[in-house]
Amino acid sequence: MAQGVSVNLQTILQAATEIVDSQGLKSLSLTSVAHMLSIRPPSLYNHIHGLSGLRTEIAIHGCDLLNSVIMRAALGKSGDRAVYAMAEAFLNFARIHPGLYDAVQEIHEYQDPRLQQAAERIVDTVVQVMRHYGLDEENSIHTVRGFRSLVHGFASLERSGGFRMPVDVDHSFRFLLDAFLTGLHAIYSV
Amino acid sequence: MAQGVSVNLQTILQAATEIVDSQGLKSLSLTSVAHMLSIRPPSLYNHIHGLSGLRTEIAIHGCDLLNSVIMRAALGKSGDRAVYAMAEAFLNFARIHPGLYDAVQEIHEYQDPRLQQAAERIVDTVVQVMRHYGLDEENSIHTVRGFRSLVHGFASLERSGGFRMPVDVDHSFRFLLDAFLTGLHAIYSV
DNA sequence: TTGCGAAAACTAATTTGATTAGTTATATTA
DNA sequence: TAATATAACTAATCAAATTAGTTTTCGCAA
Repeated sequence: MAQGVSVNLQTILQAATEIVDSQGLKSLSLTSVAHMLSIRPPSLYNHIHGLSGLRTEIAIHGCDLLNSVIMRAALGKSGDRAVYAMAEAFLNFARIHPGLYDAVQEIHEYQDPRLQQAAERIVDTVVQVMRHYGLDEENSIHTVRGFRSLVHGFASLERSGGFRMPVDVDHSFRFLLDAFLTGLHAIYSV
Repeated sequence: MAQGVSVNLQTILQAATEIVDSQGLKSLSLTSVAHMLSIRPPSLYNHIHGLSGLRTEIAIHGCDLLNSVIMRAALGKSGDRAVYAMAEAFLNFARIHPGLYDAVQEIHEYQDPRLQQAAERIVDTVVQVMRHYGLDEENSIHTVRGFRSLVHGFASLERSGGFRMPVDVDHSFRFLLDAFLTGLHAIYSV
């Protein structure tokens, strides 16, 4: 074994996170991670299932972190206040961890049930918060889908440089949430 | 020169579109395109600037097609009806051309001004439709950003398999648009 | 008719990255 | 102390992009 601090899944994810958030998801390679850890690329196979395994792990890691962030944001709040807090936390995560956020969007590329579960936990968190409105099962799902869509869409477009006009982006986000929630209240009388 | 139908930017884009829409954007390579056109990969350099050039071209092509689709959908309509039509056309494009849709989302990866302009034309189309509400410049931008966010977010999540529950997806989309427009009318009294 | 020049194909070689096979060194533990 | 598992290594292979340099073909003009 080598001398320095031993490499393990933890340290690999740490290195990978640093790479994707600073240089983009596209820069994630076994070579770049190995280089950051001062080992040779093949040595990584002792810890992960190659590049696809690395991608799966980083996506799971991203889901877990994102979920803990929105969960913490909504904790102790309810209704609209919780929704605003969760949305803000979500957008913030995408800003602070752009690479990790992109990794989370690639969920469908991999089969790993651990990844599917990690993704489901995020949806569950949103579902819990939306319970406050007392909607029936089906309408609750429409609402959760709507919330996820607008938040992800906004984060995604902002991240890809889609908002060029010199108009405050946070204000736009706030408007979008206002419109959605106002519509929600009007439509379901909640 | 070879015998068959001559290869040019047109035929390359045709082949590339078929590849990305059937096998995913990730499968787009000079090798896969060359193979489909029955030529050797290096020969493509006579028509495009390598892989990044190919990606730029396919993204422009995607933007142009998407713009023509939403423009046609909104034509002859105004206000909410136009917005619904445009949104539906947008979502439909993402369903019919998943690879092309993904390519459009990679705009920020390339510098090409032609690509920036193609992307701007899409935004312009939305801006035109939103003019109907008579909002001032700033609020108009919030509205356009909101619309783009929710439509893109929904299309993106649907595409990545984000909607697993056995609840009608089109109904969810309709609800999201209803909520947004209802909120829009309430907030701006239009 | 012939042959020039551009366009567009080719082959060969290089580079980068993932991956596999097989080997070696270390560290724990029986 | 010796056995075993872990985790590193080197060497080799494969795939894809890219570059250099070459050849083929076609249209057009002398």
